[in-house]
Amino acid sequence: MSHIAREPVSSMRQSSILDEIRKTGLISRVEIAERTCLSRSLVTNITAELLEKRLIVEKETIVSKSRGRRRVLLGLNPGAVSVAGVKVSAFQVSFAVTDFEAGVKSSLVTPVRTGERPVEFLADVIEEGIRHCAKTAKVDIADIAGIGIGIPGFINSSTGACHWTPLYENCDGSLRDLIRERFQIPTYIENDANAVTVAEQWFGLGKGCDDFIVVTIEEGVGMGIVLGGKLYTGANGIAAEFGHMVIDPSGPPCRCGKRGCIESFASGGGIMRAVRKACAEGLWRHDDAALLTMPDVIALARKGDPVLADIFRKAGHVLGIGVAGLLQIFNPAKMIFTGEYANSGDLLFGPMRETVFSVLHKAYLENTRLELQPWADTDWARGAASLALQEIYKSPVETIRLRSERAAAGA
Amino acid sequence: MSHIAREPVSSMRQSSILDEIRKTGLISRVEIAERTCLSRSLVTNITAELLEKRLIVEKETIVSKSRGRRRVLLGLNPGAVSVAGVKVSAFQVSFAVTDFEAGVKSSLVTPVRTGERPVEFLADVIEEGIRHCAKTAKVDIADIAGIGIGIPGFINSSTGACHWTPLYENCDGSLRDLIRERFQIPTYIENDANAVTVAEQWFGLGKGCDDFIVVTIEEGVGMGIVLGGKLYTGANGIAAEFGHMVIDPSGPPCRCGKRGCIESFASGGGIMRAVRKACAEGLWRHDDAALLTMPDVIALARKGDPVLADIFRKAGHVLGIGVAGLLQIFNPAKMIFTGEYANSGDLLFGPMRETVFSVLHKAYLENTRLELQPWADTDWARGAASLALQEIYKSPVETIRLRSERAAAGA
DNA sequence: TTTTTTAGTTTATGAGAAAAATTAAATAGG
DNA sequence: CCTATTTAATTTTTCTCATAAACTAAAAAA
Repeated sequence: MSHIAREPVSSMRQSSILDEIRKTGLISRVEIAERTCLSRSLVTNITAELLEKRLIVEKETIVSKSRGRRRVLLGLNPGAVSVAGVKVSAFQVSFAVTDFEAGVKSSLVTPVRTGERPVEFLADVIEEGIRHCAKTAKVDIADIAGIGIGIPGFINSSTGACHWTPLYENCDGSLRDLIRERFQIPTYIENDANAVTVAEQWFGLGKGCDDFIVVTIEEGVGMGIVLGGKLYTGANGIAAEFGHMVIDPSGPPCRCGKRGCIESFASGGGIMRAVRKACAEGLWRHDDAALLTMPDVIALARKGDPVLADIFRKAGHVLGIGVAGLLQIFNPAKMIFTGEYANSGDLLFGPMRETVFSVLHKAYLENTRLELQPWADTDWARGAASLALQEIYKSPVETIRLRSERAAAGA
Repeated sequence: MSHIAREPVSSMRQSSILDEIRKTGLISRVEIAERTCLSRSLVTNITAELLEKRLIVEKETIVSKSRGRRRVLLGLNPGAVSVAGVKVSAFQVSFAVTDFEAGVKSSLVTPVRTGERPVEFLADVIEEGIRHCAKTAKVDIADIAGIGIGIPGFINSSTGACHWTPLYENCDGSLRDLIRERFQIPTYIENDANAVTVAEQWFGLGKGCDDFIVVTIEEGVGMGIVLGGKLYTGANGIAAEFGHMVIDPSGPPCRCGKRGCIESFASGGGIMRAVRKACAEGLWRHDDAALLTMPDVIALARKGDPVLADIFRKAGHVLGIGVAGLLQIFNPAKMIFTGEYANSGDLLFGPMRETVFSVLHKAYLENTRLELQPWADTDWARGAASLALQEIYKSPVETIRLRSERAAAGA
């Protein structure tokens, strides 16, 4: 509120115009001027700088309906920047190298039991993975403009500190700093769900929306919040835990120690637990019940298995109660559902929608859209990569400067 | 994000310096310059304008420990501005006229069954009340710089529209516009809990804190959210409903139609319902059980009645589960508890704290303070008044200009 | 006293954005 | 085909506004 940002104004202007181009895809100078309330002359100057730095390019002109000189459309130059993204999970580390528009140029999954080895070892794995991925994408390591890391747990992205993670007993060493030192490339770390949220904000369904919530359905249930165009992370940087909101104090025990958390019903873990329970109780049987995975269960339920459908219905209902709570608290413009098991689609989200609509006053849904974002395998790592992209969009000049300095030092 | 505010820069600077003075109470020019990162010369110029407009005054100088010219402390001039606040409830309308620091200069309560009469009648009551209150405070109506109205329900403060209120069946006419027309004075309307939140932000425990949550315990349970120094109201302006988050789907029915909402346990209404139930079941007896009010119950519980203490304990526990959910979602810097029945103090908040501490990971409480703000009778109306004050702080020049224009027109 | 230190003010300068003027590129119409 | 008109984009000029630097004011220390 009180403190006025003291970063150079020119950088801010570049960033806001670059933002406009990213959000719209293709846009003319005139329209940028209208949208940003800047003068046309200023837009000309700033776009000239961005063009000179090759961050944007002039594309075709608009075939106008009226007479007059045609508007020249400006678009991002995807090849201008490459970044790397790393997602750390319990049993694997996944990687992606993306372009300036978060397009995945190469990806990689390395199986590794992360928790059983020291952090240094994880750093080795990550270094190896990034180098390999960059090579596949035919990008020189020195041309990687930033590295983003997504990891479950309570992460303070500004300090890089990890307050807690399910992967390690204690997590004192800063993984971010380890990687930053190895590559001498700007490196960022965030909670994994927050990273996916940033990806949605910049390159997904949240594009152009300044207030929305992302709910991820995976092994657990995650959440990310964007308010006023910024990822909301709270006082300690650990905001937006949704999976462990208590919905039913007499519900099943959750891995967090409480009972009846949303996650204990509506996550991959919760659903698998319900399936195993149904097996144990003889309500449901399957030849390879012990080896069954969540995608299997989704496939079987889709084929019409009534017991499984019922499990999904119950899970969707609980999720709906939680989502209704969120909608009442935030009244967001948009709510995006995604995550590894978002592909269960209407099995889960149908009943969720029903519950939400039956429970809430209609005013809460009038300007709020619930949207489903299909999940791709590389989305975790892509989300992490978008952490780095975010920073580049915030100060494009700085990034270019840094890179050319590194190139000079290397030469 | 993209749009850059186009209001005059000078007004913005005045506002930010005025903010600094309000937040600190007394502050020297040097310190303002340091805090706002503005040059001393600019601070001199802007404070000169504010002094000329009599919005601030030079107070005593600091008795310094070192040598050199002493710093002159600047403070608000409380008498510079008067505003009126109106809180509309089901059975009464309360009023306050306050000074520039939200100090209550006069107050009034008018009993009236608001819901049984048309909105026009309510407007009559409000006009009468404001005129009376202004007279008591010895303030000329023409000197009232703004009017704020607080009312329960879903209110869109920018349009003035009321999407729903428990007071009226339908609520099409804009109460705000009615009052604005009668007085020709800038008038603002907000949800009542949000109004109290604004009062906390500007003149209460939220002063100087940009991210906090207010929870009000009254007949219901209300909430207000301040994020990034701004009241958060969501896409429809109806955000921050907390009382109707479901904690226990098998709990008691709530007036909203659902079961087991927080409000059905932890509000004045919920507690009184539990007391009556205890009476009916013969667990508790009292001579005038039928006439018992919430303050009576609080007094009896304080004296050590075990059954009542137990009811408060249960209510506090449910509140704690809800609060823990909020803390996980927002991880705010501060959480402020207030409202008519906040005076029940540790009866309710003791058990609440216990639950919160037992349920949450310690990281959530490290930088978060739970604070209790004692409640005064005039706080509803004062909260409403602060809606108007808020606008004045945002554009002080405009306000002064408007008022002198009105004075000129009247003369 | 005089010197030193810090607060606050005035003046001079410079950055940066917009307005105005100009150039570029298109269409419509004769 | 040429000219007028329209709209886009650019260049030049102007102006606003914040800062830096110089200066004045007021205090304590020497």
